[in-house]
Amino acid sequence: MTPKNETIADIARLAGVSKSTVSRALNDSPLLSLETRERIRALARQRNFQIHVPAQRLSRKESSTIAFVTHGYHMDFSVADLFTLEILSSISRTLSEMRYDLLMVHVTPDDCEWAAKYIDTGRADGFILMTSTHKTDHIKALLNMNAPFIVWGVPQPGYSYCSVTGDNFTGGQLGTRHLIGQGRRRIVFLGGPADELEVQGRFEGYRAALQEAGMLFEQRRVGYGNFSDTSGASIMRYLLARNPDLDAVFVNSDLMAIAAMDVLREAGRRIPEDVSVVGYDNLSIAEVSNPPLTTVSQNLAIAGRQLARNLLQYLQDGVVTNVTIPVELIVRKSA
Amino acid sequence: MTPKNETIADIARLAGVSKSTVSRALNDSPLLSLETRERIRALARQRNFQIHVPAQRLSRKESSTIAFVTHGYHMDFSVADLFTLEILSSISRTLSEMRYDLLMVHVTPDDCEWAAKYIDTGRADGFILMTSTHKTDHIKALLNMNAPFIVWGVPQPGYSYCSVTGDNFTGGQLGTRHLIGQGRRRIVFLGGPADELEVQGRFEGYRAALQEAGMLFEQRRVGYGNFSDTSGASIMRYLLARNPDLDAVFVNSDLMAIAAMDVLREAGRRIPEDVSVVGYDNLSIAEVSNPPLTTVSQNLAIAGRQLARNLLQYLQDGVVTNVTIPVELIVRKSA
DNA sequence: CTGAAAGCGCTTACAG
DNA sequence: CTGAAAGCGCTTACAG
Repeated sequence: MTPKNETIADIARLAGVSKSTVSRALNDSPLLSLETRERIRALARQRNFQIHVPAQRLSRKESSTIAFVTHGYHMDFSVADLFTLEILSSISRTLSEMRYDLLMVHVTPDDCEWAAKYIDTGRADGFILMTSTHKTDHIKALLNMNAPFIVWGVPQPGYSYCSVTGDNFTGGQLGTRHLIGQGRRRIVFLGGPADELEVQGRFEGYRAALQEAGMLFEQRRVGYGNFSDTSGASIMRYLLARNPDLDAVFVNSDLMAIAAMDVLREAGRRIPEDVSVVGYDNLSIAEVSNPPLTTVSQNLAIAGRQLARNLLQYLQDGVVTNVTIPVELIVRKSA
Repeated sequence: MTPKNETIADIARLAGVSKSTVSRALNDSPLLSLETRERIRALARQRNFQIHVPAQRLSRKESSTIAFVTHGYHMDFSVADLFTLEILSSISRTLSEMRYDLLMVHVTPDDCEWAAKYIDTGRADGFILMTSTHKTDHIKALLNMNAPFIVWGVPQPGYSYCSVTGDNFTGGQLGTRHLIGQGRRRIVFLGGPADELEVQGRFEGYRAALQEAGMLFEQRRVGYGNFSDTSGASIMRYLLARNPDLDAVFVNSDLMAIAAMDVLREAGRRIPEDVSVVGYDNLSIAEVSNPPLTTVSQNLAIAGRQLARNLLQYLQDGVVTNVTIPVELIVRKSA
């Protein structure tokens, strides 16, 4: 029914040259005379020739595809994955510009074999790791089997691998400074998991900002959640109970911040009149929340591009990059 | 550095059989004696053998990968794509169970060549179309080039292709009936784009519910947006101005519903005391909105599974399926 | 039940 | 600058 696809051999016959020459023409080989190259390319274009990629991959021994790996199937995607979704957008764009395909892969925490199923089978050349749970285990497994990858997040000290991360210290500092600048003095820190390096960085920034303003740090002003909206709500309640006098809260994610604002409102606090809140990430929901959220932007467009580019670079010449993306405060209504 | 991957030939040598036999063993060929098959499989397992997929694909002339196509790069992913994200989750799971890979592809509205870049190159066997803008154009182009695909949404009358869609009529009816059951009488319809078949279906359901309750339908009670939160807000304002007496609103998406609730609140209406609102889709944000949103669930888990399964089925034996997924009302606080 | 051989559609030394 | 040939790692008629 559909006319069988043409191959490089067909084009060669039509052009009166060898397959090698066609291949070279299509691949911009410097060996060819400009004239033959153009002649062949024109012919290919005219016949709407599309090269057969699996054959190319077999021959070149590379898959020209990158796997984007996120958490497993036990949880479905939800708002909680908005961060992943937004960064995916820019990774995908960059990869496509560089003529790479993007595969979606979901790993379950207990699976340690997944990497081989992609690398050794030649289905992917490398991984972009977005998974948060058991991240360290996955990283060790990948290092162990010598699989190329890059991860979003602060690199584990003592290991060498590619990473890109936000500037968590500055982020914490920027958010807290802004709150202080608004005249707030009883600023609470609503963090992600206490054991994550990202969270620790933001906390240090928070502390530094207090200190440079000559303000006292108090342990009772800090609480840790797990980035989810439910934890945002419950930790906010906890913090509110321990700090009835609070006048601002610096939250480690937009999702938690939005949940926290609901809690505050239920407790009769007006935002930002009674308490200012600043979030983290500048996801698309931050714009449409009520009130619109002041937040620390991680610039996911740049982050995604770096993740893609640097992984490809590593694939090419083995240079391991660790980059940290600058953050920026986006001021809206909530603080 | 890493020991070179073993091939089928290596396994054959180790097992003292031919490559053909190894291939057959790995592919569960009925030709083989159970004993040799198990012997070879055990050996492969023990040596951690992974087959080289691009070679397999070249030989079999199928890519065993499906492309998930969404809108292009001019817009980044955002909350507005939550629907896509949530359905992707279940598609991805199903595909992976059936040993297919999932490729992400983004198309720009003006690009009509994209399909060939995946089918003719052998990078994908078929498409799952989630793109909303210019959907009809894309569908025609795909039909035209005879590319296998399935789409989420009501099929265009007059064309034959695979689709899965929600039961829009029943959805509209269910939501409206619920509102009527709560004693509401001045129910406004806040729709998606008026020219989409989905929206028309929901509207008919709305109208039918009014009629069966003996209520009068009034044209001034309906307004159309484009599913975005901004349009949700502005159309809500418009409807409020034309219907100051409204006591309920049936909204065509959760995103618009959440924006509409903000508008209503700003106008001094309490939800659900003064006005009840029901949304559509039952995305994860519906649970965490304030108040939690009563909404029509499209059951994306089933929808995604059907999209994947039915496309593969079509690939296999060419049967075109058009399925409509049942909807269900999820009652929370907003109505 | 098993193997030798051809073929899938490319790329790339090697030779000229 | 160009071509003939070998090879990438599988699958699958064909023959036995």
